[in-house]
Amino acid sequence: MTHPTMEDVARLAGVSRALVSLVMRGSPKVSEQRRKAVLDAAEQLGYSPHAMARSLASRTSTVLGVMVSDLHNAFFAEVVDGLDAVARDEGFELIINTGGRSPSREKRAVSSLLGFRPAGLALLGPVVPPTTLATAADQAPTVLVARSSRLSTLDTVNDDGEAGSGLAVDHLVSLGHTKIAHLDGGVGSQAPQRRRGYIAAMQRHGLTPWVIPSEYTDIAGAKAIRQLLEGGQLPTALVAANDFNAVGAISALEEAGLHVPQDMSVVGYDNTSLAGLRHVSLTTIDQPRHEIGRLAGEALLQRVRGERTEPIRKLLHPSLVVRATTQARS
Amino acid sequence: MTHPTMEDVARLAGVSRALVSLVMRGSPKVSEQRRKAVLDAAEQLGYSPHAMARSLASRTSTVLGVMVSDLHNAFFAEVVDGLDAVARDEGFELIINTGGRSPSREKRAVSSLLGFRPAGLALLGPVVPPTTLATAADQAPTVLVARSSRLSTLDTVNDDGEAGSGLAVDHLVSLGHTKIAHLDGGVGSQAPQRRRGYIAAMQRHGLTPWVIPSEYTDIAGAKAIRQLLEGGQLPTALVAANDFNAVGAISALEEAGLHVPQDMSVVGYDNTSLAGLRHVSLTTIDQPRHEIGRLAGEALLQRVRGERTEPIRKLLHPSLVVRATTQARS
DNA sequence: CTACTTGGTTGGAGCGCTCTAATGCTGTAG
DNA sequence: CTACAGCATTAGAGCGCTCCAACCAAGTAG
Repeated sequence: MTHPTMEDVARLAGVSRALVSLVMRGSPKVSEQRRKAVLDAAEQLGYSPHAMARSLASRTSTVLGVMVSDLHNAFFAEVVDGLDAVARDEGFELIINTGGRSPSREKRAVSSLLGFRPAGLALLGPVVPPTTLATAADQAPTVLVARSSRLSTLDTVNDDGEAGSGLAVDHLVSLGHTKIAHLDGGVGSQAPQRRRGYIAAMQRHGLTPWVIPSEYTDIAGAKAIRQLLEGGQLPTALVAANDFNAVGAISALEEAGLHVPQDMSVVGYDNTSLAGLRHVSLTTIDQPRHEIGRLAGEALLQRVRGERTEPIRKLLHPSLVVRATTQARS
Repeated sequence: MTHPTMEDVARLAGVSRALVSLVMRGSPKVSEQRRKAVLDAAEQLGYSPHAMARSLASRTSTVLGVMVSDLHNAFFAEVVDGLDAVARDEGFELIINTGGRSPSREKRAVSSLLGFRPAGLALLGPVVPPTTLATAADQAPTVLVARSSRLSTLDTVNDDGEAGSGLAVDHLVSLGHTKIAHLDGGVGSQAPQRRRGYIAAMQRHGLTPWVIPSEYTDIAGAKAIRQLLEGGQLPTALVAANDFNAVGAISALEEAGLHVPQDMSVVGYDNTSLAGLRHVSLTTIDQPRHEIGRLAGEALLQRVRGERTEPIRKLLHPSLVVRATTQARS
């Protein structure tokens, strides 16, 4: 349990500590003979370099800190995958930390990450106040995902929620629908963008927007629909806040004896794995999650390498995935 | 971007570096006057301690390394939550790393984690060979989750898959079912345990086991059912490999005009968020995920603190969650 | 008045590594 | 035979911190 050090390896190989350091860093200016001796000694002792000591001595870091606001959200898992891919390619490694959607825990998570003096920081869906973002961006190059900011010291990468809702509306209009309602995501992140996009698209088509308050859960979706059914007036199509909300809405419709998509078309948002299940088969809007992660990683590394200091604001285009919950208006 | 050091704080506060160190570690043997001076200076400079230097100098670590084989799996997300809760309570912090279900990537992830000389290591669902586990356990106290091992140098925490399948069978038997089939999870982790538990429970009830090959996906579940329907003979109840498999099976049954639970009862496994959706409302087996994380964290910290050296093998009891896909045999 | 405490404070060594400048060693040219 | 490359190798300082032993008042007992 007590690890051998460079000194130990050097002694066993009969060389100096500096030479071992050169070998470990793959320097070309080491004779084959010595290199082999060092490698053998390291192998024999089970030596592995002490990343922290290295980072301390070299005053550089190959660590990128990632704060994930919510580990349960599969969206972030895929973003992390994208980040991981570019980081690995460029010789960086990720340390991930979770904030549990609580501002105070997130703040602690970020400063814990900062304690490692990472080369850069990626904050995925942070809910901390802007001042905390500013402080973080002050200490290390920072990129924000699924959260916008006007701060010039950091980059942002986001899904274009307005465009996504627009795609949903366009799709429904092309199927002949005109009475299209939006189930609003309330306080959920990205909800305002999605609502704005819906309203703008409706107006673009000369239709009257109809926003129904709801939330990002299936329970809320079902509840909104039950209230709607009591009211009498019904739309012929729904643009739901997200997939969960859509599934809840569909359940409530079916309980009331209505069929999807025959009586009502429904479009979700996020293209979660849920939407892809054949039992659900939900028409939805897909965010390029992996791409978002890749771009965030690239933006971050550009800053880390000092190749850029102006902020970048990436807005990625979502796409429509047509499945079985939408059809032409009958 | 260049961080102030203890030296800077000491100079500004007019004290020695050692005194700043004492303040930072909250030592009681510092006068109020000096403490305030130091704290003010630190605040003014925006100083935050360098975690790596601290760890190097103190020869201790407050970091627990967590390798998650698959970030997309919500199961692990909840286990991490449990780990996080105990770690936080005891003053440790987590650094997470992902292995993408590939042995080679997992191996790299583990040695990267080891490079930080963490106080302990938690491997969640690792797919690496036993020798890699042994090497890791040799370098730091290690706990395994969702993977068993006979190595005496590490602890394991698992869900009792045999007991879980048993619960499902008992439930169905209590509802009057006798022709109960099992959709097998194939190569999925825990699949053998679940199958064994099913077979044992059937025999315990004096019933004939009926294992149908399948896999952990909804596609596979649907496919298995379609083949079954062609065969003619049908069970009255299904114990599915997991929730996804169950949902696929249900879709295929409904496509064939059969109703769940009227014509067939179905039990899933895992109690994923999917199962809880009202649209699905699947009777299933719940693993105490958070508890698994907590226990793993506690086991790990016991080893870290040297309170125990004998291995622990925790097997947690799953529980039955009755929803709408099972009913008494008509 | 001296001998001890005691609580607060400090210098300095050292954690495992990197990096610069210096060293030794060949071989070749003058 | 000396001079000087050019290369492989090494000594030693230093990264930001902790921790030990030493130190320095100011009080307390004998």
